[in-house]
Order: sequence, then structure tokens, then C-alpha cells
Amino acid sequence: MGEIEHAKIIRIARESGEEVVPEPVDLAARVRELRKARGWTLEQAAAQAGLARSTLSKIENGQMSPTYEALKKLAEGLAISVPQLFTPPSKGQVTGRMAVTRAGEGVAHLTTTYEHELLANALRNKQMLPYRARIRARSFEEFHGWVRHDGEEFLYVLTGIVRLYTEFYEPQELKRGDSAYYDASMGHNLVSVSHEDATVLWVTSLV
DNA sequence: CCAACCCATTCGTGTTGAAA
DNA sequence: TTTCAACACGAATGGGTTGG
Repeated sequence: MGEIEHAKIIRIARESGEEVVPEPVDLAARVRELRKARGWTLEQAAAQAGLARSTLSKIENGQMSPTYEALKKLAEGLAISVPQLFTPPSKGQVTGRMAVTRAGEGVAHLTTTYEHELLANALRNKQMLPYRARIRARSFEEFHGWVRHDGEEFLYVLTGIVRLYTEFYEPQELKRGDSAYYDASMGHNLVSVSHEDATVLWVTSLV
């Protein structure tokens, strides 16, 4: 049961990001938006792209449609790909997001094997899923098979001692301060071996 | 208040490629 | 070849802010 719940919160987190409908976006506005997002002036952006600022101005005002060469330079200067120039920005891509979660104020999510405290839960559409977990499981048998999902996972032991079972490696005993990083598509289950339930910081990538 | 500045836009010109 | 349209540039212009 535990592994199902575990997989579920990850899936929910993954799906909570709003889907972006690809709609035609006009290049002019997009370029200006990208430039502004970096806090650049026309001069700075033009220097980055290797274009004249007047040219960039015209592009942003729809007075000129750039050649493919200019588009390539522009994309390079803005450190993005050419296709991204025509892709409307996803909502969460706005720079400067932040979420602070005070100790013990994460969103609780209980399972038979783990007690999850989701951190930065207010932040939607994020690339990582951080949570603190209390490991209640004491033996591998408490899980029904391997826990596995997409993405990569980072694990840092906060208190106690855990044993990390993985599909392809020998079980690892990890104590406070130890950490592990692994592909989450590889089966992975965690149990406490210390007298008290261990707690760990887990970060799962949602990409 | 005005000078000095910064930034964005507009203007005038050179270049290039395609059509007549 | 001449003509025309479009791109790109630097210089000039205009709007807005800051400091004396």
C-alpha cells in the first residue's frame, strides 16, 4: 500500500501544473517579455545577441520581421532555443518565485510506510518535489513490491538510521548526514533501522 | 528649474535578392 | 539591367528620470 501512496503524491504533484495550450504568440511581445524578464535594456540585449539595438527595437514593435539569422542570434543571446521564441511562457516560468515553509508547517500526507510532510506546497508547476518524511516502515515486506516512478530522487537522512533498498544495488545503511541520489525509475524502498523512526529529506525531480 | 543622462523609437541610408 | 521591397545599421530625436 505504501508504495502506491508514495507514487500517488508524486503523480498528483506532477499533474498539478497547469497545462500550457500552444497558441500562436506574436514574436514581438515574446521577445520583449524575455528581455524584460532578464532586466535588460535594448542595448544590453542587442549586445548579447549581436544585433543593433534599433533592429531589436523594430522587432519588438513589429516594425520588422527578423531573418532567420537574426532569430538565431536572438535566441543565442537570450540563452534559449529558437522554438522557445515562439512558445508562450508557461505560467510558472516567471522568475523570482519563492515559497517558505516553516518547520512543521508542511502539508501532511500519511501512508502506512511513510509520513510525508510536503514542503513548498504552495508553489505550483515546480520542477522539484521536496518533502520531509518519517520512515515508519521497518521491513522490506511492508511494501508491496518496488516503489518506482519517473524522475530522479535525492535523499538526505535527518535523524535516525535508514536502510535504502534499491533494485540494482546492495541495501545501504544511511545514518544522519548521509545522503543518496538515484534514478527513481529504479525500484527503491526505505525502512528505518534505528530505534526511533528515522526522518529524511527527500527531493524528487518532476521533469 | 534645468542640465545631464539613460533608454527607446524614428529617420535616413546602404545592401541584397527577386521580379519585371 | 532597372526597379522594388525588405533588412539592417548608425545617427538623430523624443520621453522620462535624476541630481545639482
